[in-house]
Amino acid sequence: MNIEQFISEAVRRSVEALYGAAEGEQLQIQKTRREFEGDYTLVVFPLLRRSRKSPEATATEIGEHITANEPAFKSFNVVKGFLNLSLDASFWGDRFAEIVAQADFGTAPATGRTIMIEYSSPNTNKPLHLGHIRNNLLGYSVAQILAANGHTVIKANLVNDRGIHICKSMLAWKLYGNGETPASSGMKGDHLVGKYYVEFDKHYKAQIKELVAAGESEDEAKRNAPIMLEAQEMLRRWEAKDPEVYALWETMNGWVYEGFDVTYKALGVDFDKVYYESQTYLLGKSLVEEGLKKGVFYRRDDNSVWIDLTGDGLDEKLLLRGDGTSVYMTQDLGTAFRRFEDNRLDDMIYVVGNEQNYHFQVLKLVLKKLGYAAWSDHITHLSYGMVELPEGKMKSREGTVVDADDLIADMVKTAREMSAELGKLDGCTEEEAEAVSTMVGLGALKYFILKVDPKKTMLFDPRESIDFNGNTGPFIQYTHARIRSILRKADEAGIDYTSASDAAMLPEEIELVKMLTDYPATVKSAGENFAPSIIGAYVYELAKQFNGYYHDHSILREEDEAVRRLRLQLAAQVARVIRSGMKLLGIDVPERM
RNA sequence: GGCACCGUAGCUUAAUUGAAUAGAGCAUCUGACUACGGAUCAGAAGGUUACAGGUUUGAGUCCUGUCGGUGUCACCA
Repeated sequence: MNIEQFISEAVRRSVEALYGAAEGEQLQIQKTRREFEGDYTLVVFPLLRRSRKSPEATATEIGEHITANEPAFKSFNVVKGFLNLSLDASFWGDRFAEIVAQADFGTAPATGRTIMIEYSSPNTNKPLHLGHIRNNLLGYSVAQILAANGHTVIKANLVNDRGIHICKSMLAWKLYGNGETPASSGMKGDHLVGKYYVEFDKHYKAQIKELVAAGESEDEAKRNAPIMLEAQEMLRRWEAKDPEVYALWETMNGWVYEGFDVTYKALGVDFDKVYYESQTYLLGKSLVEEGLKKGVFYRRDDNSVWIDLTGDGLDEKLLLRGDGTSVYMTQDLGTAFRRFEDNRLDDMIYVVGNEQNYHFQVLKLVLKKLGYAAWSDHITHLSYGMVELPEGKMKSREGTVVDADDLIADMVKTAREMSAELGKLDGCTEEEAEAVSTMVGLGALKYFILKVDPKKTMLFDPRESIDFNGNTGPFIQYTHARIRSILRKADEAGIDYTSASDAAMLPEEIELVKMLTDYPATVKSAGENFAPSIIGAYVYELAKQFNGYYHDHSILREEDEAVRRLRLQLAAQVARVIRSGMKLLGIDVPERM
């Protein structure tokens, strides 16, 4: 049963009995704040116009009517314009029994909607960094949450495997690489290719300096540097499918993919579909042709193609270079088109950093102007801010980029050290110790990043994230492990807590049940807002609440059998919901730690 | 300069659709307890929600302006 709906309908019956029905009226019902007595609260201000009485009198009148006519409502109190309603204890007992019985608690029935979510979207010229971590965690978690809301979700990765950037790495490797491979160097493939991207930039800058010294302007030098001209030539040869360039491209991209797979696996993310821009960019070009025919785009004297968006408050935007090669926007038009065609999507979500807000604004507008408003209206840019570190901002140019693989390894190492220091790994085998450290280190990272509103620039402090106290992943994991430990002991002692208990619940136990009943609504809200942080806040609050309860009440030592059974049932459900919520965040919870 | 986003306690941050005394954690201070897992619990202190107006019964939230920060306005992706 949907509780909010039940409450809302009961209240509506009373309101309508007193003041008559009002078309389309939205009653404002919310959970009662903890500092007030009651379970649910009706805000009566909007009803004053119809009651023609003071807020207090209106609230009292409704409260009296509800308690007299609805058996589930036990009592009420009025504070200003707020009517606080208390439900009978047996109501919560029934809800708890429902939770225990419901196998798929927290997941919604199928909606029939298909949603594609694209995230990660790496370039193949360098390894993943801290920004990609936020991207991957957000994308994966939102996918899990949408799936729990009953949608069919397609997780997609669009690999940017073509373009001038990869040609730069290829060229530098060809010129200065001496045939180095991941096998020969022992380097992870993506790191090796990234090394040559840096190498290119080094030589490029040196050449610019020479040309400037020889009298050219900065801009001329940038255009005329031989290594840059050679890279551009390589891109043209690639688009012409030159066998030699193509073979090198395939080899180096292969190295990168092997490297990415390792990182994705460590992060615990995966994809249902992988798109490659090399396979979709031509479709973009045909869309550009279509736009030219429709007169939406125009061609300049140098043969390049543009769209004028100044009438919409934006700028003019390039869609195709003078030499006929495609740019970012060309490709994105193509991939957007193909995805809606191929998958009959209801919605398309792009998880992309906020530095591309403008790009997506333009993309949607261009699609609309081409006559594809039916899609562009269903495109959402899930935009997120930068991740900064305590030491300062990361800038790729200054070499302060934080590598994803390094950060993951650091987190696991720190988790290992802290656990060892606390003597938590004493009885463990090496394998167990490593497994727990990995879960804790990654749980810390994931939870810390996901609990923050995506659109905000955030500061990631590794030391704070891995704290075992406070609002952290490890604290939640720890609470889960503790509960599992109690349940294991109950099992060992042969205590059966699967059958229902008829023991009366204490107020703090009712609080826990109330909190558990919130879980489905929380999942729904997180899905509608694309906000893993909502799940994070819920799971933390639940864990905290249980910790307080657990500290004050013995569970295994409880002598009354019915009470003990009730408490074990409660603990088991809390653990189950914690596990379920953490799964939506992509965080593993250990059975013991 | 145009456009977009952000500005909440010393620090990191939350607040659903506009709703009650703006909630947490870290750090600080005070206390509890031979611990079914102390990686614990309770409490205190800490806020003019950048600023100034406006709308509203009610504004951190909506509108206008100012200040500060970031991003973007590339034949890079």
